[in-house]
Amino acid sequence: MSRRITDGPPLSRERVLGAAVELADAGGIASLTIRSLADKLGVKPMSVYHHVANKDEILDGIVDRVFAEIEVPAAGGDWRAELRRRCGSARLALRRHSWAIGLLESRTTPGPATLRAHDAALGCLRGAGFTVPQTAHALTVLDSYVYGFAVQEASLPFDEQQSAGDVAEDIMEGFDPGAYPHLVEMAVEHITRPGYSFGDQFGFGLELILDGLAALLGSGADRARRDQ
Amino acid sequence: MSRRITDGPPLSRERVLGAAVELADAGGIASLTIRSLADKLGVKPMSVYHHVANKDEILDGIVDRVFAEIEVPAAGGDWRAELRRRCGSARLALRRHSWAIGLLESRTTPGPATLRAHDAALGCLRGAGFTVPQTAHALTVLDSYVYGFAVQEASLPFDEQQSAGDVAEDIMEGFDPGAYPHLVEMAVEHITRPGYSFGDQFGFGLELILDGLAALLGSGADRARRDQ
DNA sequence: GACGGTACCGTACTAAGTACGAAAGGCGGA
DNA sequence: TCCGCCTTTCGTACTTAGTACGGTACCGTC
Repeated sequence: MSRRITDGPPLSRERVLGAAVELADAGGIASLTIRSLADKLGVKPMSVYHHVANKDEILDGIVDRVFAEIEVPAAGGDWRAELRRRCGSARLALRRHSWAIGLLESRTTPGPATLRAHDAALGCLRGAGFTVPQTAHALTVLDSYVYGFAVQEASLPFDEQQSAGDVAEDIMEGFDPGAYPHLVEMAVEHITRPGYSFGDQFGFGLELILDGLAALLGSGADRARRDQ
Repeated sequence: MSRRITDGPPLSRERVLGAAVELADAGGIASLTIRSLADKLGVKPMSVYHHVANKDEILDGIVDRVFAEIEVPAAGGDWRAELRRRCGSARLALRRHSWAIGLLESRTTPGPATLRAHDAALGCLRGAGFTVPQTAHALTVLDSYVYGFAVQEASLPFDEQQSAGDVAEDIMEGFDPGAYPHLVEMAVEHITRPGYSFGDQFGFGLELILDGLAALLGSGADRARRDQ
């Protein structure tokens, strides 16, 4: 069996993970199989296993790659601006790789990029004057919001601002008309109106949460400064 | 082939979905296979297919069952109390069935319980005086928070308040000590302290968001009343 | 009492993860 | 220079999973 008949650079863990991300992006996480991965790399299936232990390690690896795309906030700057940037880039990364949020649930061994992303966010909050418990609360709220928004964005039945009305009709058909009056109101008066985009809602919630955190900081500024 | 040799009631879509939920709860979504499901039901694999079209329909069905466990808020009561109850029960349902959040990403055809849960929440907000666009924003923030909190709770490396310290050491081993100073601080000074429980953080973020929404309602009460 | 519909099952095909061992080429030491 | 070893790649095959296809038993109806 000749070694490296194929073109391009030799196989490596990095090339394997890169191709895995591209496959998942293109066809969903279900389309990422060892065989499809090997095909994309111009290699036979079992060759992949010399660079990763098993498929779980590939899944851990591509999740960490998504976290590597999140912009790292700076400690010491304007904490609201820094966290806004971090959360915005996280949301975009999770939208680019919508399979990632589904993997988060099953992966429990964070990689270096994941740890770095969390460490930097903690540092930003601590640097802003939040106490350790406040920082824990703050990051939990922010990350919950970002992850949950990504979940909802990923489970939207339509791709982009494509006809939301058609989709609504598809869902409603077969159900008792009038059974969900408030959903109908929302669809008719808001979602199907031109210019509506689910993604536009992200900023609203983010600012609401940042406002709440800022209030926390103001009311406990003295104790926060001592803890810092 | 004799019909219904086995004990118990005959097979049905409801029995199939119920057994599927139990299997997923017990061993994770990966342990839910047609064969394991058939075993649990005391039946051969292909018999299941007389009650559901395919496995995807099973997955859609068990997600809807989880939504059916969410308490429905009443419109007209104290909206904060109603939504607190709804979000709390949603979080508990998602913790009981931690596989559900991973499925949300891939399921795009909501079932009746899902639609009912959303409709009731919308009705509660509209009844409280929020305008249609405000209601959309409010529910998006709340659901994002609940879903995202569930994601984080599901991806905790430890089961319950079991030794978080051991887990932290496992993760850190093999990494440059001092590479993640704020994570270490958080672990040492907060997470590994007795009495810490991630789940306790849920209330903090929920009240923060409800406060933000209440402020929204207060500042635009006149227009809200007109829209109602 | 034959007849068709419903519920269940046996068999088998396809796809995916991966264990096992073989082969091909490079490399260090004698 | 030669030789044996190490790394990388591959061929084969085993196991598990989803499910297509057709068969068979029980039930109610005419």
